[in-house]
Amino acid sequence: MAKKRRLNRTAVVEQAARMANAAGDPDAVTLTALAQALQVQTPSLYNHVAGLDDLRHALAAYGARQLIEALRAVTAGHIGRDALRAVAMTYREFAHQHPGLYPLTIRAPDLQQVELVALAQELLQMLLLILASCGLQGDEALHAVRGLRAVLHGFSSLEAAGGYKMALDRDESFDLLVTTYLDGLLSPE
Amino acid sequence: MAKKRRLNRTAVVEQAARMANAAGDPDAVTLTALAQALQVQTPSLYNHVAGLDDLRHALAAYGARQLIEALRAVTAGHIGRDALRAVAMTYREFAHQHPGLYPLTIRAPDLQQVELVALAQELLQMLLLILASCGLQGDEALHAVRGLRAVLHGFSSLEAAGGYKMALDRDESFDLLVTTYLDGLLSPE
DNA sequence: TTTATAAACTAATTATATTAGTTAATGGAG
DNA sequence: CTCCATTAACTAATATAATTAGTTTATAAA
Repeated sequence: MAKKRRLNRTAVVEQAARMANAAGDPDAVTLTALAQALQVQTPSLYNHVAGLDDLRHALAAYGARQLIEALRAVTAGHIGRDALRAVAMTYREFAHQHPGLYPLTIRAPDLQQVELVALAQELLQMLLLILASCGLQGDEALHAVRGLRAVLHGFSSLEAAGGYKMALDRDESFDLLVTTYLDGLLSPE
Repeated sequence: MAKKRRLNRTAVVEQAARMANAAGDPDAVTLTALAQALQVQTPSLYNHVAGLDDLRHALAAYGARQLIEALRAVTAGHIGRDALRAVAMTYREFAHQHPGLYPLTIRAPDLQQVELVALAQELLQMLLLILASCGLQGDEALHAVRGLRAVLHGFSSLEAAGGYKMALDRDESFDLLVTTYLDGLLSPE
């Protein structure tokens, strides 16, 4: 019988990501379905992930890495308000395009999970750098990071949850929200 | 043996709400645990709810009703910016105090669920009324409702998810966010 | 070529939701 | 007051999931 070694952690996580995104919900990934898709018996997955929780942590890290990469790419060479607008557009786009991964990127980064904590730090540093280019520092900048994340996550997650069903342009709603917030944040006073 | 009729749908939903809030997570409610708490065999619950999905819908409605009531109470007699600030504070407070119910209030209001759709409408109307008292109408007001919900939900859910772990006053972060957004929204230009 | 390791397997356990079918308490109709 | 229909409890059984234990075998390194 075929007992070829074919799988590895990355392949497992990537297939899980595909399934999560296809379903639009991270909780739609079951080990049973995942094993089927990988043509393997369910318990065999335990050779690559420590269980469902571990798989979710891996997916969260996988998503966070992709998000950070996307943000890095799109903000490279931009500063100030421009950079913040680019962050906003890309953040929302990521949530759209990875509906199965996105929700995992905001779940409490379990302090035991070193990788997740590191990724959270990385994102924070990136945003602080951009805010510094807008003239914001110290606590003011930290409050701004919280506010910005609230705005971006709030809109993206409500949109993903199927809110905003009215016949009203969502792009315009988002643009207006971001503009309004940035106006308030960057207004010289 | 004792087959006393004791339960009804309300009692089941209320106990489920208590358990969800205690656990801080709606998904922590299992029919098994719920039945145990109510001193009944699990299948007996099916006399009062049609299953786990139905229970969740009922919990969502229960939570939405409480949220709307709280908002109504706190905005009564207020208009304009005052009313919006009251909405903001109360919304966040609700998310804090009902961590098991709150997440259900934003899940896509299944269009089949008449009650949930009605409650969503009710909340929308309330906010539109307040925004009208700020001079916002039509599409402008609708965009503002979306923005406001994004801000409030974004902050509340990130906070509930355990983000915002830094040593930085969260009340101040929230106040600043709301102020910034309202400044942008209500600035006469 | 041998052997240790890693990755697959089968089998079994636990937890959960759900359905089917049975029994009995309760409240209203006569 | 008695009967009976309804409702709410029950028991038993099934399906799906995650997980653990223990076994087998392909593969790669010594």
